[in-house]
Amino acid sequence: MYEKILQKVGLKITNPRLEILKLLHQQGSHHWSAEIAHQYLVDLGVDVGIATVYRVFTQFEMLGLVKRHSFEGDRSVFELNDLEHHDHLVCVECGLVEEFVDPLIEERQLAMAQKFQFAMTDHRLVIYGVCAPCRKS
Amino acid sequence: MYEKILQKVGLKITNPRLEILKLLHQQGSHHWSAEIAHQYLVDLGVDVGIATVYRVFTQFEMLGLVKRHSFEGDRSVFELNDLEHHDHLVCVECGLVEEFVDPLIEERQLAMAQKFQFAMTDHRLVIYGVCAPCRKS
DNA sequence: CTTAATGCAAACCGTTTGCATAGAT
DNA sequence: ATCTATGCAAACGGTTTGCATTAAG
Repeated sequence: MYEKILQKVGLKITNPRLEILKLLHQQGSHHWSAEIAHQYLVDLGVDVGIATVYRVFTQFEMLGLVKRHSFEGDRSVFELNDLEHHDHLVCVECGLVEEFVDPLIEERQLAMAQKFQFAMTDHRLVIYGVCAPCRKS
Repeated sequence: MYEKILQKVGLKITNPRLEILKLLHQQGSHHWSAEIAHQYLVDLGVDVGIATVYRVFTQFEMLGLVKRHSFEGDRSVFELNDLEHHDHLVCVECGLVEEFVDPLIEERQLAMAQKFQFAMTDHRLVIYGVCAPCRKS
């Protein structure tokens, strides 16, 4: 399955790339910094260097497999590019990331780009706040 | 005038702080990276180090005088915090930054935060694209 | 006179790169 | 057999910090 993905985009099938693909497809945490991903793999017993993690993420990004996000003041995080664009809610306390889509916002963004005569290539909306669990504690 | 601002927030009146306030209040370019701001001041003949530029921007940020933005893949930029929140259009070719506000987007963002039970503390919307002048050349 | 602010250079940290080796086709 | 991918360590670039000096109140 992951082999297919690599073949399709023309990358050689190597263990680091397979492991990173697997990690990205996990449910639960969809957003991985290079460091967290590296630690996760090392804990799994995968012999991989942080440099390779960066290289693979960067390749995947260039091939459109993942998206890179630089949330304010934080290291970069990578997530699977699911093609359907979505925006993010980030908890400033615990780092929890939620995703959402709002058609109205999407529409208005396009309108704004047109108003300023920008040919829109991408857009990023991040709402920062404190999630419910963090507010309770 | 700038002295007043510093006094009001409880900072000593020093030349670097005055010069940086002046620079931030200029019309035209509203978004300054530390490096650009430093170069600008040095060219003006102001004797200031890059470390001080960072320190002043950071202080101003903590006091609510400026906002820091980390546009994707770029160094941080600082702008006057005009209290009326606004969003950004960034040209991926030349770096031009335009500002806009869309009440509908603001409203929907609040709705999204509520939907996920986040106590919103901030939000950043950046539209990346190619500006009209860049498209022509 | 006292304490904060500054410039300089060194440290820092996330990320990238050079290079020799291991591995995929 | 060829050429790419990898691990390691060193380099990099933006940002921060330690420290001795200067300046504000």
